Parts: sequence; structure tokens; C-alpha cells
Amino acid sequence: MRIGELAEATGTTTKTLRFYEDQGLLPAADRTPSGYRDYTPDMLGRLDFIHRGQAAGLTLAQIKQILGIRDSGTPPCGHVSDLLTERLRDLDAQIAQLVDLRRTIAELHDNAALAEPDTCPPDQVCRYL
Amino acid sequence: MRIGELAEATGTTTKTLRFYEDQGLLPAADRTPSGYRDYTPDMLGRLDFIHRGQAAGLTLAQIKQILGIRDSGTPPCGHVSDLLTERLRDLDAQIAQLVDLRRTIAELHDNAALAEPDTCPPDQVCRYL
DNA sequence: CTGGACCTTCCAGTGCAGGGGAAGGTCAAG
DNA sequence: CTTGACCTTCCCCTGCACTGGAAGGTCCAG
Repeated sequence: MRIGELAEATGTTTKTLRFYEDQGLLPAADRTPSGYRDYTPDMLGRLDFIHRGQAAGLTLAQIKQILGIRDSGTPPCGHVSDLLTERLRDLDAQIAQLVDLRRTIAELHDNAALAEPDTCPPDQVCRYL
Repeated sequence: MRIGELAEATGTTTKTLRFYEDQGLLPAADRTPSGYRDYTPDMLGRLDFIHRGQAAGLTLAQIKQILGIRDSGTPPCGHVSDLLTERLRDLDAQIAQLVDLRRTIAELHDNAALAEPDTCPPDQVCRYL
């Protein structure tokens, strides 16, 4: 299977596939006599895993690490579980921060609704922010 | 006031102040005879505004726009209010998306807790993701 | 044998908000 | 008179995940 076919089958681009190979997420592909990359069908599952990892908010570096564990012959499930735990912690922190920010902005916005722009002192630029 | 003093007074760095000047957020500063930047105290308020804008999640480009309105002699309050409205919309969308993702990841993580790694099919890399 | 679709490598740029560090000028204290 | 802290401009680097484009090779249909 050539790179264009694999790209289409997995909903990505040839550029991205070469980039993944370069970054070590995909093994160096076999080549046809003329130098074209020639992929085996198991790349479909690997690409799918990469997409699932991205959907879960993992970085390519983290996904690469998981793939490395799998490639070394060990089921990476334990590490995946750890990463998911970490991801949950990060998400909770991130959500809390955004909710906080939302509250702050809502207050500012409420104040701005009562605005008397002409009384806004220029040295503060705008007092509603 | 020299650039180092202004940086310290506003809790930033000289690098950042030169960068802001370069990006048009700060007007080109006056110079001493020897070429040093010489700031007037009203930069304190301007820098403070920039920090408030950043704390509200505005980009430097948006802050620059507001400053431009103020510099043209108009109170920018109306535009600020619009930006805050937009920011609220974006934050709501972003929070909803993260909460969604959190739920998905929590499910994956719960599944992973019941993991039997040895039954995890290699072609999927890890089925708990 | 020519055109077009596909493939190759390599280099550079995107957005965001700065940071690092070199090479050199300036100022006040000791 | 020198030391050290400060200032100047300049250009490149960071992280993240790609994307664009140039220059050239390959494959197949007409």
C-alpha cells in the first residue's frame, strides 16, 4: 500500500505520514524498487491508535512512548493507565482555571454593560478591563 | 525611567518591553542622549492594562487593537465589551469541550483499571485507549 | 512519447509570546 | 582606570503538529 492510499484510508495526509516516520511514530517503511514507501496493513491499526491517542489529548511524544513500549514486546496498558490518570488531573486543573477565568470575565462584562465610556480615564486605557 | 526600572516596576522583563515596542503595543520610547530608552510614568498604566488584558485571555493582537482605539482619542469601552462577549462565548465552548473530553477519558481510565494487559491485542497497540 | 497523477528529498514557514546570547556602548563607584 | 551593572541592536531558538513549495523521479493511460 502506497503512502497516498494509507493517508486516504486513515484520513490524514502524506505529509503527516512522512512527518510521523521522521518523528519515530511509524517505523521506516519498506520501499519498492523505485523508492516508493510500501506499507503493510498493520499500519492502519497503528495510525488508528495514534488518532485515538490524539483524541484523548496525548502529545505525539507520549504516543510515541506508548508505541515504543508495544514495539519492545510489552503490553503498554499500565503506562497508558498512568498517562490517563495524569491527563485527568491536568484536565481538572485546566477546567477549574477556565471556569475561574469565565467568572472573572463575566464580572468585567457585567460592569461594561453599565459603561459610561466618556468617564473612562485614558491613563487606564479602559477601566472595564 | 529606564527600561530595567519599568520592567521591574511592572513585573516583566526588558526583553518583553522591547518586544512589545516592536509589536506596536508600546509607542517608540524617547531616548536619552546616549540612546537609552527613557519612559514616562504613564507607561505604568499602559503596561498594567496589557497585563489585565492578558489575564482576561486576550491576545496581544487584540490588546494592541484596543490600545490603538484609545490612542486615536476614542474610549475603547465598546470594543472591549464586544471582545469580552466573544471571550465568554469561546470560554463556554472550550469548557464544554474539555468537560466532554474529561468524561471520555474517565471512561477509558475506568476500563483500564479492569485491565488484563496480556489479552491486549498488539495490532491495536493498547485497547484501553 | 507525452501528460498528469503520484512519489521522493530537503528547506522553510505557520501561530503565539517571548527567551538566549553575541558584540558592543554607557555610566557610576571605587 | 577599571570593574560591573546596565543599556543597545541583531539574529536565532523554543514548543507543538504540521503545512507549503521547489526540484526532480516514476508509473500508467492514451
